[in-house]
Formats: sequence, structure tokens, C-alpha cells
Amino acid sequence: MTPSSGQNAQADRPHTGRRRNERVREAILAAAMDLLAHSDGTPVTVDTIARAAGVGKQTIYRWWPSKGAVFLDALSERAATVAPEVDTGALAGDLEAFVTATFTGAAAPETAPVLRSLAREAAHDRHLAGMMSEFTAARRAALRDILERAGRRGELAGDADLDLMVDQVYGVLWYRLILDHAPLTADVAVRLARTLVAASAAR
Amino acid sequence: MTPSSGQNAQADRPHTGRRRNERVREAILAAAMDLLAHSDGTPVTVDTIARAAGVGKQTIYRWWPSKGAVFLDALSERAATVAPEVDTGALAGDLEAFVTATFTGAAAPETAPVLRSLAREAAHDRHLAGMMSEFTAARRAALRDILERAGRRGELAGDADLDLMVDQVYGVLWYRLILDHAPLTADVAVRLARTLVAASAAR
DNA sequence: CTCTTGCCGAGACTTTTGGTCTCGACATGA
DNA sequence: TCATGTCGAGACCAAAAGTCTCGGCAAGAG
Repeated sequence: MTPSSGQNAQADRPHTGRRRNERVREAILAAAMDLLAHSDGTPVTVDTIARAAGVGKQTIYRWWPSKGAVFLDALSERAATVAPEVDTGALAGDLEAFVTATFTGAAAPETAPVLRSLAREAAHDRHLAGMMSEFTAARRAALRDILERAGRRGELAGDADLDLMVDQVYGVLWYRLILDHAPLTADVAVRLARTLVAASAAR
Repeated sequence: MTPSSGQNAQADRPHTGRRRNERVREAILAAAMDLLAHSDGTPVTVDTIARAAGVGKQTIYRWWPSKGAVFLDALSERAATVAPEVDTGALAGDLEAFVTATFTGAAAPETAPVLRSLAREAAHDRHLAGMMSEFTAARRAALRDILERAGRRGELAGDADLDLMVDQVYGVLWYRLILDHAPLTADVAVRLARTLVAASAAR
């Protein structure tokens, strides 16, 4: 509270002064993505990003609450890679398309290191961890929609555990993405999708 | 390289002087586990561990290469919780027992926070990340053994992807453990085990 | 017993990094 | 023309990992 005068001096007064420079924003996000993608395992620091973008550190912190938030923003920017909301009319088709798009999108050489770094940062950044939670929840919801649609068509067994199915997909995705001990190819995606369909089909 | 005299002065000379105090080792591991288990999200620092164990920081670094190594050691100590190498003679039984033991063991209130913290630390600790890699690889191998045994008994379809099955188990485990958005109960474990069996059964 | 060796607790110190603060320059619109 | 708010630059602060040093002391060798 502690109002100065009127109701809300900040909201009422129109914006004056110099405006935000869009070029700067783009430069920061681009530099962040670039450093993340080409990082040789060494963590990407804020100073490095600022230096690479030719920007003051304060300019970064003026617009993003934490380093991780920049990463997430940078990723979301190019996340037109999001799974296409297909609807083939049958679970098998929908699921195979979704999982394949998700897996190959995540494993792509320009996104995989970003996701890995994002996960690393989230481990020590409360802000980012929260954002990642929302992000992953949204992705789960999208997949769950596909399954529920199939359920309404009567394609699923009555006792099928949709949440478990969803987590099987994203569990394998992140587990392999981070441990990097096995591939995340379209082939694997199709296999996994078929596994899920086979195990949950209405009897 | 750079030998002083003879072959290896260090290895030849028998150990003299004060010996390592086992009590100290135990105190450090116990303090680490305790702080990890009761951590309210705030990261556990080395100073905190040393303080809690009534120990000098150097004493920790004398015996462990990094903070994460202490955590891993502490966990391994109590990891008699490892899945029991059962052999019921059939895939369904073996898998259900293994996955249930693994899930409930990992989700137990005294181990879950430790695993979470371990994952967090591994994100920024090269040493620990390597150790975790070995650790998880060993767990995967144990599960894979069960599946291969079933394969030799002819219980699996010829084109079953054992690695994918393994990763579905550990993927769901870690994904739910870390995101904490859904439970890791025995019920879920059994469902998952049955799903895998159903989808991979020999046709 | 006594002496050397090496562990122990304590804490100062170094380095890295995320994040804040301040400053002079300058763009923007009233 | 002038208040407002952004910009780059860099000093500054705080937290935490890891190193170094020191006095004390336990354990075995002689």
C-alpha cells in the first residue's frame, strides 16, 4: 500500500522517456541461445551473455528476474517447434505424430543443449524452476488432451491411467535427454507410442 | 614421473602417524544425510555440513573430492534399499517386484529429498555427475537383466526394445521424483510393470 | 618414553558467479 | 527544452566451493 496520491500513481501516469529498445532484447536472447547451444559444458554466465550481446548486465536484470528466465524466454521464442495439435481421428495416429514431433524437436542439435542447460539452471534457480513447472505442466496437458479425446471415442480401457501414460512419454524424453545414454529418435518415439496404445487399448 | 628415489617413495613407505578416525567419517555422512533429508529447499552447503558434524571443512575435502561425492557416499551407505534381485520365474512377477521396490524405495520420505538434492548437485558438479552416471547405469543394467532373462525364456516379442522399457521405468521414476506432480506409489509401479509386460509379450 | 608422521578442528583466504547499485550518455515524447 | 526512463559500463556485494595454514594431538616406531 502506502499510496502517494490518487489511487495508483504508476498505473495512471502514461509512459514517458526513452522506450525499450527491441533490438537489445533480441540481441540478448540470441546471445543466450547461441552460447547455450555451443556451450562445451561450461556453464553460461550472465557476464558472458552481456558481453556477447554487447549489453550492460543491468539491462538484462531490468527485464528478466534471473538468468534462467532469460534462457526460458529465449527457448520459448523458438518453441514454434511445439508439437502440432494434430487430430487424425485415431489414437495411434495422434500419439505417434505428437511423440515423434516432441522427441525429434527436443533432440534436435540446436535445442537439446538448451534444454539440458535449462534443466541445470532450474536446479539452482527458484524462479526458473517455477517457470519450468508451468512449462512442463502445459506440455503434459497437451498430451493428455489427445488421450482424453481417445477415451471419449472409447478407444481406451476404462482403467487406463492417462497421467502415467503422459509421464512415460516425458519421463523417457527428459531421462534420455539429460543422461544422454540412448537416442531420442523418431524410431524410438514410434515404438513408445505403439507401446502405449497397445497397453491401454479397450478390451 | 619425477621420481624422487627408488620407485615410488609414497607407496613403499608404510603408513605412520595418526590414522583416519572412522567416527569422523560417520559423523560427516550422517550430518549430510540429515541435512539433505530435512532441507527446506535451501541448498545444503559444505560449511553447514562441517558445522553440523562438528568437523573442519578441510577434513571433508581431505577424503572426498567434492560436496556431491559426500552426498553420493552417504546415499550409497544406506542404499541397502537397492532392489532385491528376485527371480519368480516369470517376467510379470519379477518386474512388478523390482519396480515396486524401486519406486517405493525412492519415494520414501527419508530418501526422496536426498535423491532430489543429489540430482540438483549433479547439475553443477562434474565429479558427481560422472558418479551418478555410473550409478544410474548400474541400476538400468539390473533391470535389463530381468528383461533379458525373460527374453531367454521366450516371454518377449522378438522386436521388443529392452532399453526403451528400462528407460520407461527410470524415466517415470526420476520425472515424478523431481517434478513432484504425481505420486510414486506401489500402485503406480504395478500399473507400469503390467503395461510393459502387456506391450512386450511374445505374440 | 620420545619422536616423527599425519589426522583433526578452526578459520582465514581465494575465486567464481549471481545479482545490485551508480553513473554519465542519450533517446523520447510532452 | 526538459523530465523521464533506457542504455552500456563497471564497481560493488554476498554466497558458496574449494584451498591453505596453523596449533593440537593421536598413533605407531624405535
